[in-house]
Amino acid sequence: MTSFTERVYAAVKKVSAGQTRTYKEIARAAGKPRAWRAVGNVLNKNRDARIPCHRVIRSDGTAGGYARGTRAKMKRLAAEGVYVKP
DNA sequence: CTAATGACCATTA
DNA sequence: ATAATGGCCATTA
Repeated sequence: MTSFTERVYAAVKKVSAGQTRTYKEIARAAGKPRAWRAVGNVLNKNRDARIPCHRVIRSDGTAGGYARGTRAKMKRLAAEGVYVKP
């Protein structure tokens, strides 16, 4: 399948530990620079632990949302040495 | 096909 | 600082 969802997964998988990408960047990497909204939707529905969806943050530098709670997301990022705006 | 949803973005007040 | 507004797009029912 070469659906948008698949490309988003692939793009997120490429992000290494300690790095972060914005939803916009992921959308651009997926070939749809204006689909940041849909990217959030995809990651929200995604439950695959192989996909580091917690490394995807908002353009403002804030953590953004997370299925298990924004708290958990920030905690995870902090554990990788990444600081996000409160 | 339509309508609704949302882990967004940027601007404005 | 917060709140509201308009725009934007794939997925799902």
